[in-house]
Parts: sequence; C-alpha cells; structure tokens
Amino acid sequence: MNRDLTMKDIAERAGVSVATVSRVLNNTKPVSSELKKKVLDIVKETGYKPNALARSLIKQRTGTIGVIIPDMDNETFADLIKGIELITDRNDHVILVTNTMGEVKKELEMFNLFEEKRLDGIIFSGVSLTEKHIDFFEKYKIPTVLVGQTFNKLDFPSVTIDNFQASFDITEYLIELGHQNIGMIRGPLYDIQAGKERLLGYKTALRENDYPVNNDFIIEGDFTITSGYKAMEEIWSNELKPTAIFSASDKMAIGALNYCLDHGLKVPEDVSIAGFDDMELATAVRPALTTIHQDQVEKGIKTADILLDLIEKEEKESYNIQLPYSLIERDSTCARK
Amino acid sequence: MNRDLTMKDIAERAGVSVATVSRVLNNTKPVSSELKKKVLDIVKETGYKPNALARSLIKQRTGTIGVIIPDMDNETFADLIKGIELITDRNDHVILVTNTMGEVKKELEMFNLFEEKRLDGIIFSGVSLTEKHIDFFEKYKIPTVLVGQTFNKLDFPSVTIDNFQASFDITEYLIELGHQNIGMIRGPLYDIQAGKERLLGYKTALRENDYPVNNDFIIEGDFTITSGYKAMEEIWSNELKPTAIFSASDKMAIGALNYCLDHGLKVPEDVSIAGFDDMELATAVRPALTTIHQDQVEKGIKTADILLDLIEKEEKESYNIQLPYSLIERDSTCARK
DNA sequence: CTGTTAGCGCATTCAC
DNA sequence: GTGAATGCGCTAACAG
Repeated sequence: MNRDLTMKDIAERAGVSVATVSRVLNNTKPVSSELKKKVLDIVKETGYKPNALARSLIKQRTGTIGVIIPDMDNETFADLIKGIELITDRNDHVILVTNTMGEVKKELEMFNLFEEKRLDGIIFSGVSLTEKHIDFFEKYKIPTVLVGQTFNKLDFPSVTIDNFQASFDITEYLIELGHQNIGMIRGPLYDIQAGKERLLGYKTALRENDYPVNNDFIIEGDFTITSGYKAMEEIWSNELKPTAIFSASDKMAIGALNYCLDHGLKVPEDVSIAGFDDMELATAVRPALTTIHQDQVEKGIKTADILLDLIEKEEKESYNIQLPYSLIERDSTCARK
Repeated sequence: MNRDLTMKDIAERAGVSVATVSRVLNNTKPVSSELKKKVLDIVKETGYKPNALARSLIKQRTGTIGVIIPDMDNETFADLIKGIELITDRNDHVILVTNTMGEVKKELEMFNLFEEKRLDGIIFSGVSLTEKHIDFFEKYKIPTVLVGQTFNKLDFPSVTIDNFQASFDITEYLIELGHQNIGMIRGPLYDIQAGKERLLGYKTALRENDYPVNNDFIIEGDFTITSGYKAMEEIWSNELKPTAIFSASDKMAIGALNYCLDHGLKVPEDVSIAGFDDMELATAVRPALTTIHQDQVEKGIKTADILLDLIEKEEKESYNIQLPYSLIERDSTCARK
C-alpha cells in the first residue's frame, strides 16, 4: 500500500506552496479564486484527505470525546450515548466509546489511553469510586463530566436524577394505593445511585409512613431480568407475601413479572409491580409497567453540553445537575384489594 | 491550562536525551538499568503521558477502528459492537462509534472523517448501497469489512447470516404446524438483507408448498414495536384472518403480540407469532417468542477478526462469510387447531 | 495575496 | 549504550 498523498504533493501538482493549499482547505486566509480553483480541482481529482493527526498535533484539539460506560448493551446507556452524539455531532466532534463492564481496571486503562490520545474531553459513567480512582485523578487534566453518579471528592461536574427522591415517590405511591407489605428488588450497594440511593428512598418512605422495613422482602439483584426473576422467587418463598414490589430497574421488574405470570399470579390483581427507568421494555410488556421515567437522551444531551462548555472555558468547575423524572402509572400496579 | 509535558521535558529532568526516554518507554532498544530507572521515576513523578498523536503520525498507525452503524440503541447493534470490542480490546485497539440512523449522507461524512483521522480500519453496517457509496469508494483505501449486508459491487469482505434461508425455514416451520394462511410483517425493501431477503424467503417457502401469496397479509413495518402493532392491526382488518404471523424482527413481532393481547386474541391459540433476531426482548415477553436466533456478539467477533487480519496483511480481499443461525421454538407458536 | 520557515511531539537512523 | 539530527504532515507566524 503506497504512501498517502500529502499536502506537499497537492502543492506541487498545483504549482503553489503548501501554505496556499492549507489556506484554501481551511478557508483561513484569502486566496485568489484562480489558485483556489486549481487547488480544489487537484484535491478532488486525487481524492486527497488532509491528515487529521498532524492537524491535531498542532492545534492541540482532536475533536473527539471519550465516553466510558459500563455497558452499552443496555438501553439506558445506549440512549445516553445517543444524546451525547446529538450534541457532539452538531459540534463536529466524534466519540470514542468503551464498555468497562464496571471493571475499575478497564476504566483506568481507558482514562489513560484517552489522555494519551489527547481527547478533548471525557464523559464518565462509573458505578463506584475507589481509592485507585482518586489517586489516578491527581494528575489528570482532561475536562471531564460524570453521568449517573456524583463523586463529591472529585472536581467534576455531574448530571444525575434524584434517585433517592424518585424511589421515595414511587414507594409512597404504592403506599397510597393501600399496600402495606411492599417488597423491593434492589441493586448492589456499591452502586451508589442505582443501588444505595434507591434503597434508601424506599426505606425512608416506609418509615415515614410508619411501616416496618422487612428485610425478607428486600432482595438484591444485578439489574438483569434473570436476577429479578430469582429475587421474586425468593421473596415469594416467605410465609408472609407482599402485595406490591418495587424494583430498582425495569429489567428486574420484568423478571419479577415473569415469575408471577409463570406461576399463576395475576399482576396487578395479586401483586403490583413497579419498575425504574422506563425503558422501551416497560411498554413492550403486558401488563405495561408502572415505573419512574427518566430521559436518558436528554441526560446525554445535558452532559455533552456541559462538557463542551467546560472544554471551551478551560476552567475547572464542580457542580451537580439533577434532571427531572416522573412517575408513570401504567397497568402493573393497582390499589390493594 | 498549561502546556502538556513532553518527552523533551522528561529528558531534561532526567539528564538524558529524548532518544533514551523514547527507548525506555517503548522498550525498543537496550538502555542501562540506571538510566532506565531514572527516566521511569521521573515519568511516574510527573505523570507524563506520551502523545499518541505524534506517535501515530510517525508509525502510520492509530490503533483505532471506526464502526459505522445505523443505530446502536438497538440491542442487535449494541451486541455487535460488544463482539467487536472484545477483539479490538484484546489487540489494543479502540473503537470510534457512530450512529447514522441509516442516513447515507452521514455515512459518507463519517467515512470521510475516519479517513482523515487515519483510522486503521472500518467496520460498516449500512442498509442500502447507493451510487454515492460506489463513487465514494473509488478512491478509498482504508481496510473495511461489512456486517449485515453484502455489496458485491464492492471489494470488501462481509459477514452476514443467510437471511433468505432463515426466513424460508421459519415460514416452513409454520407451514408444518398446519398453518395455511400466514401473514408477514416485513421491513422496507431498500434494506436488502433484513427487508428484501427475508420477504423472499417467506414467499418462496409459501410457493414451494403451493400456498398462494396473499398481499393483504404482507404489511411493511420499520422494525419498531409500534410499527408491528399497526401492521397487525392492518392485517387483522382483512375479512380473512391469518392463523400465523412471521415478523422480520422481534420488535415488530412484539408489537403484533401486543395488538393481539390488547384485543382479546390469544397467542398462540388464536394466532401464532414468530419473530426474527432473538433479542433479549424475545424471552422477556409472555408468551416467549419463537424466533430465529443469531449471535450478534459472535458476528462482531468474526467481523473484527477479519478486519484485524485485513489490516495485517495489507491486501484487498473480498468474500462473504455466513454465520449460522437457528430456529428457536418457544411459546408464541403452536399447531393450527 | 503568496511563499518560506519553524515547530507540534515523537521514533528512528546514523554516528559515536 | 547513548545522543544529535531528521522527518511524520500540517498550521501559523513571518516576510515579501
């Protein structure tokens, strides 16, 4: 494979200097229309493509944003990325995506690589913050914004929703429907937002309404459908059965729903089930899921906006933006009979 | 924001030449352990990160692969990317992903950008091939492999499944169940594989079994749940009703399923429904969907393997690899009563 | 308007 | 083993 065409080649063929070629290509300084045409013709004829590496090396801008997420094979993150892309696209940026599956090692590797590649900025969605992260960020200089989590030990802006309040709200909604025994399928506690905060919201709602928190009714899942199924199985093995289940994710809620359907339990007549996220799945299923809606695309948009802004201003800032959420009542919940 | 540290800075601080620093960083030539230690210490102390842009400029390798897909907010493509990442990750490559939403203009823009960025290779999943594509690829030099589609006018390897045969198989399966009136929710015909080929497989199966093709039973959708719902509504508005529906995607099948469930039709007793793809959705739903399983992660792996190989060998090749698929019988289909 | 030149940060040949 | 010098391809002064 022969060497790429360079600007020098174009300059020679057009009988001009490289500076002139650069000028017509970037519209950076006036060039006589005569020469301009000549250059453009040769460019088209040869299919010359400027080398973005060389350009970036000089301009100290790569026009690319790194996105570090746990797993994009998850509608939630896929939507987030779409939102991000909406903005980066509009600003002639492109995104480098990487799935970490929550592994801290991979996260740090990618941060490192992204620094070497001199990305303009990074969007990070992690689930937990370790000492290793903190150490790493000591000498870290790339503009970064966090999504889904907020690490107050770090000097990064973040965008989330109020997971505590949302869980509180939906639990209270179930209470208002007359349910007294409400189970929860929660996430792992190292996940501060989707795990811990959502559990806290649920517990707090119960306590404020003078209902006891029954630990037999609180089972941990890992946000998958399967784990929701198993969690429901476990909850249902108790002597006392709850009449409503709040799940920290739609997928686990679907798992619970399927357990019910497969075992002759009617939803919502026998058990009400509520989810969290409002993924496409939530409406694809019958009965459609009552859940907390959050707009991931919007979250991506907001995050990218902040990042681009951060890159522009070149100064550190740290704040948390909480996006709105809403409770969507569908067919999987009803008043306790 | 102050200038990045360069190799020169490290060299000065360590009292050695830049060449030496380069050597210890890349392990490219022996360096006395004394100097090596000194350099390494300073690197760690300062948090120096080599500039990958400069390195790539020299080595003519960026270590990044471009991925152009219609929409990663689609489990199918998300899985594909995961497969790709599995391989690129193992080979110290990183991926630049972009969603085109099927827009030819965006596709071409990205190809262009990826060329400028001197990516090592590109994986392309488009839905149709236009004259514009062909023109563009005239002067195109980046190693590229196609997934999901095969364009025999282009000199690129491709990996797909045999969509015609798979559709043929599942239609025949429905016929064997005793169904005589089988409807189909198809995709747009400009989508050669998922649209045209799957329709063809269906029609051919009917014809070979001497069943007439009834156009009232063939409705076009756009692969979304909603479009499947509407398509089913339309099919059901006919005087004569089919007893089985084959949908060119799981999502449209779910839409059809929901139409049935919402209108008191029992699945599979009243209508059998079969999908295509075997997404997570297919098992999340009740009744679970009979469908054609294809392993997207495996497809991504295979594609990336081929691409990396292509990059290595530096020679053009063109062939199509068809991955296996399988018919998975679940609860949404049964023998006609 | 146009051309010449000096780097951007690094890898690598060539001397020593 | 080590250092000095060249160039990867391009942009941005600097002259003219």
